[in-house]
Amino acid sequence: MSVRTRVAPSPTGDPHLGTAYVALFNFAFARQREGQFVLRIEDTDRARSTAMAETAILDALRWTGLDWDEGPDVGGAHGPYRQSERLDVYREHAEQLLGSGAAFRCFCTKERLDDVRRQQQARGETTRYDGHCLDMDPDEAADRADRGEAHVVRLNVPGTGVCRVEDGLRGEIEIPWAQTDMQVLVKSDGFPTYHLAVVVDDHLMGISHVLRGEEWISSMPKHRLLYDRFGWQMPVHYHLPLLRNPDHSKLSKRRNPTGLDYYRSTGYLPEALLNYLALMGWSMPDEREVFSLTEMIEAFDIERVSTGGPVFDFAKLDWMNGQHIRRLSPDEFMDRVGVWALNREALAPLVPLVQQRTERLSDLVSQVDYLLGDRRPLSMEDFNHKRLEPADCKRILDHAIRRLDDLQDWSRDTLHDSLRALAEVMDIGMRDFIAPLFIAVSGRAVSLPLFDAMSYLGRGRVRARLRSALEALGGVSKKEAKRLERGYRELW
RNA sequence: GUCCCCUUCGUCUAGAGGCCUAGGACUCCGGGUUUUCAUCCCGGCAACAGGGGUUCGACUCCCCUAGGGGACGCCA
Repeated sequence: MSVRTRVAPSPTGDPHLGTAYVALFNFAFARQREGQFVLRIEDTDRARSTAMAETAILDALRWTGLDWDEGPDVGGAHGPYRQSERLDVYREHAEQLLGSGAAFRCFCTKERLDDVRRQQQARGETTRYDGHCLDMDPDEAADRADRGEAHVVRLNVPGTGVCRVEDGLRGEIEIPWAQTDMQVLVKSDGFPTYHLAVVVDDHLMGISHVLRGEEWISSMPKHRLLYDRFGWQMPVHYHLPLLRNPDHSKLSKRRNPTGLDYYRSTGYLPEALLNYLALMGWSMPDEREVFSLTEMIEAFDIERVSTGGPVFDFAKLDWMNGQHIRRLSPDEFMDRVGVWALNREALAPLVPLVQQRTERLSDLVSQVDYLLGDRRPLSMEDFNHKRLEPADCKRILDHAIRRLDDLQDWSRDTLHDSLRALAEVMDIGMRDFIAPLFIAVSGRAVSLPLFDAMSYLGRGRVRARLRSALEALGGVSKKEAKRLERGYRELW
């Protein structure tokens, strides 16, 4: 049987480092075994999935140098590869589960569920559906559903005993069934949840090995049960360790740049990033550290993946990037600089900002240095302002970060409108409000228009600069962060 | 809180019972090459979480404790 792996990102936000990480291992595994690697879009969250995010993910993944044999953009024999286009498939399978009693319809209200959850929490139990609708007569339930009554379909999970599952890296894992929720499989909008869709699709798409993040281990019983109820063989599962922040918590954008766009625009070579990512939990048999994707494929062995959660270390990434840059020939180097930013397409958004302000072409470089390159390091003094105290600056920066994180669209006008609204609710004049942001983004008193600059820099770099500005202001303690968060929430 | 996973230098890791006086890489600190800087080269600091077993012998196997992480959504 041929090896088939997949990566299944959800188009709900910016392309994430973690996606590239998981994709890399799936890719290397499949290629090593001369199998196929599939890209599937898991857009079952109607509220949050966007076509824009999907495009961005495909684009970012292409940038890394990974490619896939089947996917929404390249097609394949097991399509469609977008879950929103497979609703009939899920409906059919849900019916099958309903028919065999493996699943049941649930009409409970959100209020009741919240209530049950609260009580369980108070008793110190794992929260779990209490089985309220489990004993309802299936015909009656079907009737009510036919009459259009809102409901979901839940998985019928046993209340006792233990579930044994196998992880390729960890061996056998036992999880009590009582810990496993009677998971919603079909939402009231008719869309499947991840759990139903992933099992159905992995099976139908012939996925032989699942390499995914460790956060899925606790969902294995649900998946195990679904495979059993369908009478399917479960693929071999390998749970990769989670990338960590320096404090060992799960890598998060609040603490570190996690967007692939950040690494791309900051000038990391994709092959260096992949090389570094490969070292997160995996090593070459000969302990070589600098290698190409091709070399990785040749040597890849899933058994050599370690289970401890690796801390993402920027210092080592930088070193790695330097290694790859120095190995380029002068010609390649010039080409790469061009591909990075010095090309017509990338420079175009800068033209309207810069041309009017230019007398000699050499003026250009100093005007855009902070856009193409890093912004200078900041200190407390940079935030001296006639009407704003450092504490005010902190509030502005913190709230701006929160506001910006909620933004769907990253155009200049949206940025402007959104931050103006924030200034208003904070009751700070726009002129003053802008000042600390100017410094944080550009590191200068005089610079190109703020919102254009932010739009050009992109989310990842802007967030990183605002965060670093916050650090320059003395940082934010845990306690302070809580207070700021509350303050922000109370504004709206 | 409940359940699950994890645990070798600050960080990434090698190590599949004797080869370990625990190796490599990043960072840091010294030194050398170099007009400066960087590169490059050489050297140094630095770890088997703790406690019990098993064994002639444990970093390696088992148990307990501690610590860290994850999951507990009509998100994935």
